[in-house]
Amino acid sequence: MNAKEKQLLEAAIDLFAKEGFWNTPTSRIAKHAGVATGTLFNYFESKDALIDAVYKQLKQEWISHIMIGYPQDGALKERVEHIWFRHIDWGISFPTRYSLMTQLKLSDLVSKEMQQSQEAELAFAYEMIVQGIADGVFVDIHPAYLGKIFYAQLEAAVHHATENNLTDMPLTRHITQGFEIFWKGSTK
Amino acid sequence: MNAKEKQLLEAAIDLFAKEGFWNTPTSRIAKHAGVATGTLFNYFESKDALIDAVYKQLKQEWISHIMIGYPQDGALKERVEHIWFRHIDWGISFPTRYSLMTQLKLSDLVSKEMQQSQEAELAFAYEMIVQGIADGVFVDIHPAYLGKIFYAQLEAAVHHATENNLTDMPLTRHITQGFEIFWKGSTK
DNA sequence: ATAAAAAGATTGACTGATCAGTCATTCTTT
DNA sequence: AAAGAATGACTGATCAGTCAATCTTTTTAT
Repeated sequence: MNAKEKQLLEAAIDLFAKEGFWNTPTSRIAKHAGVATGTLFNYFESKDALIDAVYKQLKQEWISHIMIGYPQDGALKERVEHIWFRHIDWGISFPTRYSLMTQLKLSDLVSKEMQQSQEAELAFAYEMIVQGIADGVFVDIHPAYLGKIFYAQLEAAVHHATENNLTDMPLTRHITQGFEIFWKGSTK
Repeated sequence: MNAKEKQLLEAAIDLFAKEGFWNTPTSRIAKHAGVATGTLFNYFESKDALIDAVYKQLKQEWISHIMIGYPQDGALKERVEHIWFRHIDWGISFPTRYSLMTQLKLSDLVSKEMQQSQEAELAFAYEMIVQGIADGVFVDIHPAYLGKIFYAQLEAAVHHATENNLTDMPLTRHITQGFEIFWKGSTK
């Protein structure tokens, strides 16, 4: 990726997170990236395309982060726990990026194509759940619903940790406790 | 509340939910309410004030709905279960209103004053959690975090029910199962 | 190696469209 | 006849996206 393109993307992430999409004109993004307005449109066809690019970038950073050290051949619990810990770690390490990704997921600013193209990368997580249900580890439930429950609790955990500036021991305790609650609730 | 004011509020709820705040000009809200643009500003000082009013309206409808039949003197589990059922019932009965309230909560379009003025009405829920923890029913946890977990799972449940158009038995089963998962996870 | 020419990137003033909010006028109620 | 409510054309501001002009880099020719 071109240096200017990268700068523009960073500027967009920064401003979108701080001010919201609707309050950040493309002109300000360009200025924040140290570049002229016109240049933005050399790299991104439109503001919408820029938003798509931001989403893609964040989603990929997120996936790379949670996949670091993923115990491919570990037990189910170990794998689920790994994602639990890494997700929260990402959320806490990059709060603006996290909040932006959350907002983007809810808003319908991201094109359907982009949303779908990114979903594929999460197929492994879905498989994990299906497997867990089939093996009788998880309760008997629609896999998509269990996925939603998992993600919802993860968001609550990140939100709480961020809001209370948890670090070190209290943070570790919080993460562990959150996982225990999820695990106890959703396994047989 | 004046009839025209009510019409405007309804129109705003409708359009905000369908098109989003940023894509619905005040002129369209007025037209949808069968009223001139100027009239909107007779009743609401600004678009922001209208958004605040929408939020207040939805929040109050929501609270009234979940409080119907609330077993004030019932056991903890009974009370929590009641809120669980009524909340999901509201979300399914009024999907556009539900989705709008969810969006509004995330976006920072609602003024802090309005947000705070509405929080007070939920004090009883917080008390319920504190009590449950003190009594050793719930796990030992920061009450605000347990509140977030509860709400997060509730949202997941509504989302899943809406997405899959659940009704009748499957719906009842889904609601019950969701509650069981929450309860199992968060009690000792 | 050097200059000239061509290709490519950057710029920011400008355009056309949109929209929140106004207010003089008209209509309705008291 | 007076007060109050409703109207919608209008204004000023904002913003996404354009494009002719300028600047930079690469290629070609000598």
